[in-house]
Amino acid sequence: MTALPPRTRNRLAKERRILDSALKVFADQGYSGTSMDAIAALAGVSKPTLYQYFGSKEQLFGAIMAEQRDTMLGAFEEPDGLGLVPELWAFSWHYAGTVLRPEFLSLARLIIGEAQRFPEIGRAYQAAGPERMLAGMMDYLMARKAEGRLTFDDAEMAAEDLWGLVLSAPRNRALHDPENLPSRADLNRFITNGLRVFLKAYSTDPATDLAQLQALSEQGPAQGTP
Amino acid sequence: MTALPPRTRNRLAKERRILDSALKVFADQGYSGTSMDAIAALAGVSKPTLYQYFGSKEQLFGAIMAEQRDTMLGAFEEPDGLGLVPELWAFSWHYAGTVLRPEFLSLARLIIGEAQRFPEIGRAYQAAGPERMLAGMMDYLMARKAEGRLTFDDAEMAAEDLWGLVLSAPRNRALHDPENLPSRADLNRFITNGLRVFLKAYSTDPATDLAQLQALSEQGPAQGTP
Amino acid sequence: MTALPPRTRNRLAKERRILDSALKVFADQGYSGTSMDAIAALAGVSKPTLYQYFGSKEQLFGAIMAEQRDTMLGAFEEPDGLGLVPELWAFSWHYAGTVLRPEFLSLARLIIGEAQRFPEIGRAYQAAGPERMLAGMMDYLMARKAEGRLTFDDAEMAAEDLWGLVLSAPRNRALHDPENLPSRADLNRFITNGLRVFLKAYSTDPATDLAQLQALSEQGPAQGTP
Amino acid sequence: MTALPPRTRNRLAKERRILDSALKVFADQGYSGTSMDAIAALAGVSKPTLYQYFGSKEQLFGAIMAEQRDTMLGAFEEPDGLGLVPELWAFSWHYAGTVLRPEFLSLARLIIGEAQRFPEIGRAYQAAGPERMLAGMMDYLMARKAEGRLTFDDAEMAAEDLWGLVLSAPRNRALHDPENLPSRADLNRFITNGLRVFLKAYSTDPATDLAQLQALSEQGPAQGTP
DNA sequence: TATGAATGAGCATTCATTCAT
DNA sequence: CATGAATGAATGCTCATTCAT
Repeated sequence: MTALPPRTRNRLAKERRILDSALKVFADQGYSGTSMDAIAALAGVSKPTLYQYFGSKEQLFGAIMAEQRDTMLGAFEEPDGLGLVPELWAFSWHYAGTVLRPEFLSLARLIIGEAQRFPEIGRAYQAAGPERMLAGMMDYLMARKAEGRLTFDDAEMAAEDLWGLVLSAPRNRALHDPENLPSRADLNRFITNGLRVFLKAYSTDPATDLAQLQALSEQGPAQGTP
Repeated sequence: MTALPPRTRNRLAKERRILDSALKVFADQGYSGTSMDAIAALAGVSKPTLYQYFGSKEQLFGAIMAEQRDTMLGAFEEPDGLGLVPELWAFSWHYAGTVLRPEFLSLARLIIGEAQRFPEIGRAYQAAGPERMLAGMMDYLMARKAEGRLTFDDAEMAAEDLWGLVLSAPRNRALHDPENLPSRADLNRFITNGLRVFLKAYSTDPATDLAQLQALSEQGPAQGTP
Repeated sequence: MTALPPRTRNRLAKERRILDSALKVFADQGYSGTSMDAIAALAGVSKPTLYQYFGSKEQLFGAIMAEQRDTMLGAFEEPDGLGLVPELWAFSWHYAGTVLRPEFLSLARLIIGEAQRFPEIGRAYQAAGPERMLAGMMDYLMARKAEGRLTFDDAEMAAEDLWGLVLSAPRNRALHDPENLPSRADLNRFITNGLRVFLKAYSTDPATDLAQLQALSEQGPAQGTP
Repeated sequence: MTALPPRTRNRLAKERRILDSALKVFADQGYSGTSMDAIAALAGVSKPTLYQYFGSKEQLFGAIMAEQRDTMLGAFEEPDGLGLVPELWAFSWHYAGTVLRPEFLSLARLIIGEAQRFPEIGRAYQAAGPERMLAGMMDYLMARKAEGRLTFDDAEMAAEDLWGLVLSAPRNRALHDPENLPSRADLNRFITNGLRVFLKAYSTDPATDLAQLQALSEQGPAQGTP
């Protein structure tokens, strides 16, 4: 990583300020509700600068979406060898901490709200976020199946089940009601219950696993999660 | 219900045309993207009439949302005594047929997209739709528990699980990608799998229930569902 | 011609004010140099009203040009039986009084200046103005030929010659130099000279005709011409 | 003319590129329709360079016009001793080939279109082009008069007549309708006819001259004319 | 000297809203 | 009661011009 010429550094900094401001305003007001003036004001640049950097409102919107999509890549990380139940537990909390963050929810609302006008963006986001996550989860679950810890026929469905059991309910609520994010206790309830059902359906040793889950649930969230 | 004077009938008809047109345009273009001109044109009335009937764009939006919320009430119907598994099966297909209808999805996208600007609306919709449905489902599940057909501790969680297992995945995809609605075969896969997991976790007689589910799955969707 | 409803009368009056103002501003500033604000201000209406009446700048421009084109129709009038030379004399002065009027010149400059961007308009104006005039003149000249007063082979060329001899020089100067319109005396010189050459070339009795022309020239312009 | 230092050569080359590009764009889009960006892009220089070289849009426009005016000087060349009729014939074709060239017409449209906003330019162009040409022609005609080949009182009028008879019609058409330039055959008709009228009016030996003209007309355009 | 980057002011156009009829 | 007509205030975007480098 070599030093950039000052021009370039300045340009990049301004580009960053514009992108950040635009994301904020778009997420807040929607595409049509957002004015280029508002973005320029928040970024502290003039309107022509906006246009010099991004060409048009639609292109600026596209640039943000592309960036957010890229940012989302690699969200799934292989867990760290704690054993099945702690891994699922950690994963659930980690993912909840990502997916229920206010900015993440705002972005999701924006994308959903504009999906009719910008279908490619909704599709691209789907491919870069949820589908990637799903693929990672499938790999993980198949590895556990190979070890004899889980049993299922259709790995994709198993991965979907995990997500649907653990996070769909709080996320749906949060999407509709931005001001009432689930509390830590709420999440504990959703996650514990979701994993319980998952393990009942898929574990090769449900009794042990459920006991371990119960213990984790009583300790509270995994460390390092919001 | 007595006959209305013609003036009133006329007024009601016009009100209806306005509401229908407005819903269509709002769902299509979002709140900010919708112009009162577009609504007036589609409804075939003049703009001042719009304002006479509904006061302002925001109030018109509110009126539509209130109406849609009311329309949604009672979406849950007690099933008809076919027994647990066919009832869950029928319910899943019926609900999928509601929730994945394009107009319903458009409305949901609209509400989610505007949830930041109109938080009461998102909240109200949540209370009138999903929560009501959830309550109905809880009652149903508790009745089955009382009959000894199901076993669980937390009825709310069980109801959430059913929804999360059966419909959250296709609905989420459809929200992001309006042009790729799930096919009948896709739905069959999601519903069959979701109910299988649900029964594994909650049925008091899983072996019998899963066999019955398998039979239904091979027959295809319940009759009368889209 | 029946009385119009007041709405319509009002509308027509406003339309007229807009067209007049727009013609003035366009002729003054050219198409690109004209702002809708300037037109609206001069017409005393708001900008949206402009758009309600004429849709867009380009359409407003087109409307003006169409109207001016129609106005120009019938500019050629059969002279009134004074005999060949007085008729040509009267016609020349009448036509000079039309074609060298400042507004007419401004319009011509506008059309010529925008001919590259609006080729149909230049063409349409050509067809409605000069070509129509030419056709009228051809008819007139052919009638005089039939009477034995003139002699020529190509009536179109004869008509072009008349125009080219009498008015092309002052008009060309005026097009380039709006502030120096030819004086009455200048015109007298151009017209007298042009008709003299025309008669030398085409008259069957040049001696008599030239004498008559000389007399007219000494009396000054035909009555009723500017 | 000594070698210039490279800096200066570079500067001159750049100046030239700017002037050429600007002329093209101005002629195409008119003064108001032309953006400094467009000129800079076509010239391959940056906008500040434009301003450094020419100060402002208006000054750049003035510089182009001054240059074009100078370019036009000396357009009239003494003919080469072929005798009256061939000389007039050659002159007419040569002048038609200049005045009806597309770039020349574009420039004329530009000047006429902007004559109201830039009156000095129209006036200057008039003085440098047409009037100079006219003066040359007057000298030529007076020389022929001195030789007894022509007869007239007012040399200026005779010169105007020649122009008005031969070229005003095709030029006027071309000014209004840029896409329909007159064909070679059209020009032959205009020129032959115009010279015929001129000779009838001014020649001291019309019979001989008209016969010679007829022969030239049947041979077609003078050599070396477009 | 030449330029990438920046901007205040202006452009055509559209919006939610309100009179006058 | 309903509407044609009107408008102040934006909106997305572009322009001639000028810094900072």
